[in-house]
Amino acid sequence: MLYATIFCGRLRVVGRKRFSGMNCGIAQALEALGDWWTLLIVRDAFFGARRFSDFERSLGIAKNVLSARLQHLVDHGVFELVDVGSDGQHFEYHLSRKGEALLPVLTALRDWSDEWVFGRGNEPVIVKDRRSGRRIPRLRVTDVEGRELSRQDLRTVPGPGASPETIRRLQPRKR
Amino acid sequence: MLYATIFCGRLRVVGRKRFSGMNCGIAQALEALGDWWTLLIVRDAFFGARRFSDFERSLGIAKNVLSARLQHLVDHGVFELVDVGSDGQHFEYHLSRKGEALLPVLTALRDWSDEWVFGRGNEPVIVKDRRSGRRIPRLRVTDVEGRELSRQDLRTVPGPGASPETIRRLQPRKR
DNA sequence: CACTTTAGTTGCTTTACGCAACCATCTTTT
DNA sequence: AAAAGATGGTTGCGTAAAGCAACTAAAGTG
Repeated sequence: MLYATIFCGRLRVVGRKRFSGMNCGIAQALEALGDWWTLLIVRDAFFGARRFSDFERSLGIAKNVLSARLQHLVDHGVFELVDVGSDGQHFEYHLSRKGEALLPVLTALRDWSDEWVFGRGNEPVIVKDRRSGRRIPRLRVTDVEGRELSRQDLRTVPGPGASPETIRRLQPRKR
Repeated sequence: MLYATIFCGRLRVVGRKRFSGMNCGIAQALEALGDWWTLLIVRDAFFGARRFSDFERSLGIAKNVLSARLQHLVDHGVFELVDVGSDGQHFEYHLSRKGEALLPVLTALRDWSDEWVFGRGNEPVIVKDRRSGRRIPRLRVTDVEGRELSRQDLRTVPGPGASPETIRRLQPRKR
């Protein structure tokens, strides 16, 4: 979604830049999810919201913004618009498999603020395994043996889909 | 950061709502990180960026916006402003422990778009364990025994810091 | 002492967001 | 059958945020 106008004979991108062209997974995720209310809408879908009015009530979001966000998420395949016309409702917004795959993203965000914003013992919500009733462990970045890793333990290298730009940027630096 | 004005005798909130008051970990994480460029700035910090110009060059972000975002992140304790005056530089923006704790968030976002945007085999960047040189496994939401869980396996309940609002919202529903 | 680099600030324009009003369709009530 | 309500939006308007370019202040460089 790049907004462009012709200006003095050259193509000029005006207004808000989008991340569409960036050769980076985080930027691409933000292209789909980075807008204002988007992740909260997805969160509510995980909690069971499906209809326009579910999201509206729960979030207190303006209708036009909600409409645009839902459309954006449908366009990006996070939601599927499901026709449930029989009982009077026309459509519901259901999480797709792509949308359900966002569970680790939401969990990581909640883990982070549980620890660093609210602090242990002040969590507003707790997520449990329905089967055992026990709290799920926080997400951990680990090596293949399951040892937790931190930033210093990692090395980022170009992958098969790397652009020349990305390869250049990932050259080892002096620092 | 709620902007308010007195309007016709009542308090009216104008402009963009913020998530400050929401009793939800995801909303609180977005309050700190949800602004436009914020997570990309953090990403670059993980890649080694420290100085104003590092971020500027890497992102192509407007200076005033970068300035505001860095200030916001310092205010929220994600970055620490470090005086490194000896070699001519005045300040650098270093990730705090709170900032380094965002590693799972960035990893979850990258995992997601590696799988659902680029697709396996087209990843632009790959993150490896520096010690073994092997790729780190993707993040998984699991039970205490390590079995992977999906949305249906989870139950969300009010925690010790739940507001009445939150408790009401997490009542079991009919669906 | 001029020139460059760094790290911003200021001013202006464009876009996004919040709010309220309106609307079309369907269902429920009278 | 007509009126009223619920649902799921769209349209129009005002304000705040984001983008761009120009400027600046301080420090380092030749």
